[in-house]
Amino acid sequence: MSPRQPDKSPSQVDVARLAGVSTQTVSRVISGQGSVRPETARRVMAVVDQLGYRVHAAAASLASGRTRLLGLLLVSTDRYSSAALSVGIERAAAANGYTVTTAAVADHASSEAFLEAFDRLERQGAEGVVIGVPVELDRPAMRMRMERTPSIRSERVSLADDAPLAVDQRAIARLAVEHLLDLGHETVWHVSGDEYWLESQQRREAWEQTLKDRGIIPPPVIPGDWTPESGYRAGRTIAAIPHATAVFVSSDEMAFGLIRALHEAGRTVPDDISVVSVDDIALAAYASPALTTVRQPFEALGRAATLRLIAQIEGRETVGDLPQTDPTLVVRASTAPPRAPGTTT
Amino acid sequence: MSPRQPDKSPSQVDVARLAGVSTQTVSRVISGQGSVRPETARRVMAVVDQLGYRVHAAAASLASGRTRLLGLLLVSTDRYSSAALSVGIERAAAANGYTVTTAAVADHASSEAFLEAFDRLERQGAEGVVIGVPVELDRPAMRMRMERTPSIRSERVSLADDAPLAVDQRAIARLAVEHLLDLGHETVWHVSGDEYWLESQQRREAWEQTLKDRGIIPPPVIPGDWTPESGYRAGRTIAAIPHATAVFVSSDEMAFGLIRALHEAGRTVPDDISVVSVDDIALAAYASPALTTVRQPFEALGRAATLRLIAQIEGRETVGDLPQTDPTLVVRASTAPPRAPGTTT
DNA sequence: TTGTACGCGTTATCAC
DNA sequence: GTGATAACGCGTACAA
Repeated sequence: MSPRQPDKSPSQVDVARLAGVSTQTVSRVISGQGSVRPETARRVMAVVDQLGYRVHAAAASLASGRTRLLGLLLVSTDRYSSAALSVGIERAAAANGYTVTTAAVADHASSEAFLEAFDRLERQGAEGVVIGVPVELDRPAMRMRMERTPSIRSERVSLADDAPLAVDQRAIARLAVEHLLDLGHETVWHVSGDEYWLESQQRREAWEQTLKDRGIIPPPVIPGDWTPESGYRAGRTIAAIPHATAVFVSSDEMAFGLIRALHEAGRTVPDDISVVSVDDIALAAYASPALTTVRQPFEALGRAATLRLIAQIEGRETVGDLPQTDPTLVVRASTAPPRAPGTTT
Repeated sequence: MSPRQPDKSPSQVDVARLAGVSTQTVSRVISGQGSVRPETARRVMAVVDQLGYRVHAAAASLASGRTRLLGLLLVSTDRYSSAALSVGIERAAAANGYTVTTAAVADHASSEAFLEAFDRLERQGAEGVVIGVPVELDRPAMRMRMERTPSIRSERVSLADDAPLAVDQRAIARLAVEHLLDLGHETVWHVSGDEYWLESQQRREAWEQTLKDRGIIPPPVIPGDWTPESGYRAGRTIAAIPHATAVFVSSDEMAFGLIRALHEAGRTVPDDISVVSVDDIALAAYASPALTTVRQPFEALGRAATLRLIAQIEGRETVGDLPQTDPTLVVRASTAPPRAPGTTT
């Protein structure tokens, strides 16, 4: 019918020709950079709409050197934390005109897999990378990449530039342990998350430290792996410890399993044993009993990480207000004072 | 120190010069296409490593016309389903040499927002799009886009090309309702998901149809919105209906809220009321009682959708075996025969 | 087996 | 305010 090229999408040249202007003018109209007479602009836009023209991102970025692309390095998992984090990252990126591309590595992947995923992102032209995986920062290969491509660790966001590593994780453990101690419990047991994750290690350390600070010798760690199943196994272990009255579990999901095991063993929560977990997933309030937990503001974390990253890319100080990312203790029904407060078992 | 250009990343030209070959040879070595003398290849690779050269994706795709980029259109939510779906998509894409870029729209976004997000993906050069949002397929604007860019709806995957829309969703409802009916319940109440989602509507319709097929007049739908809170509200409603003995809830998360409300009202599950939900999230087995639920194989769904999409892009019949994506009923402890089977209330 | 020339669609530079 | 023209870095076609 129409003598237009059958398949290819229209280019700037097509628009320019049809509008009777140069491609440069089209470019100016599209980007809004440089001045164009309003009437010319209108004419160009009319042709743009008519042809359904859209800029070719690859060509634009080749010419300009910019991609406005952010990489997200993620462990491929359906855990709540990853999903919530992604949401925040996506939002902040889109709000600032950036797009996000994801490189996922398998759970428990090797450092080499991280590096390879990082390379994929760089090759795609990512101008910055949000790292949502537990990489070892001291590997030279990682250091090198992070030096040439702006990167930020999602769990490491903080308002101060010189903030110590992973403030949040330590705060989480402290909040949980102190709540339990303040309730009158003599000590607090700990069910850790998967050791593969830095968060897990950091919470364990902070749990230990908080106990020591109060002059309490930490009991042995009961290992978990984030899953409810591992929480259940840990629950059976704890049920067999008669003098245990308080537990700090590193995730809500594990808490569900833990409490189930405890109840099956005839130990009620919180009457016999108090439980504090971490995350505050949507279901935390609907556990039986409702979970006392330390909320992690994942979405805010993702937003904050992204905003800082963009600021870094653009050489700016900040981009808008950084959202609040402090963990907060949400007290519900899974914690209570011990039966015989202050009494030695 | 070294007289190399200070900042810019090395290009094919740099490699070619240093290796004493043409850029074409470098290209051949990198891509593995065309034959190169092994010795030459080694020499080139040595320079590549030395310089840390990596292909510039934008330039390559501009020249070749291919991006090997897949778009993912997603509702930005931390719901389990989205996360699990993404995992499957990511995996299948990576396994076939594709990368994934995400465009998220807000929950309850307008059709215009979908279109706009779709455009973003096209502009970025996505060769295909996995649609993980409840778009209206009959909008001309959507049709047009799906025609020019291969697209697949994640919940619509099936092995047969001519499969009717959303087989899976209807199967889910049927599985749930028939299980309850076969147990001896006289009718089945339904707590729906957010009407914004097609899945929700489709399950409701299939629930209705299944009842009608058995000669039962469907009771009014109790509306939910996927959240545990809405499940809780629905539970209060149902608790007030004395003759209700069986409920089909459209998500596990709502089931948690529902059961909590039921228990608070003095109605036990499954003795007084049986509950079947949908998803089989990790916590389903750790609800009290453990949830009887229809498992949705999200990751497999994501993988299947992606494999089909890639096949479509490459004009092939298939790419490897499509994973099984049928929903399956997982019977646990939240369902039982009614107290007085066969008796009219 | 290897090299040369060109074009991909856009932006940047510098005239006009 | 607008238009030529030259990059951007790579792949393709074709020649050697």
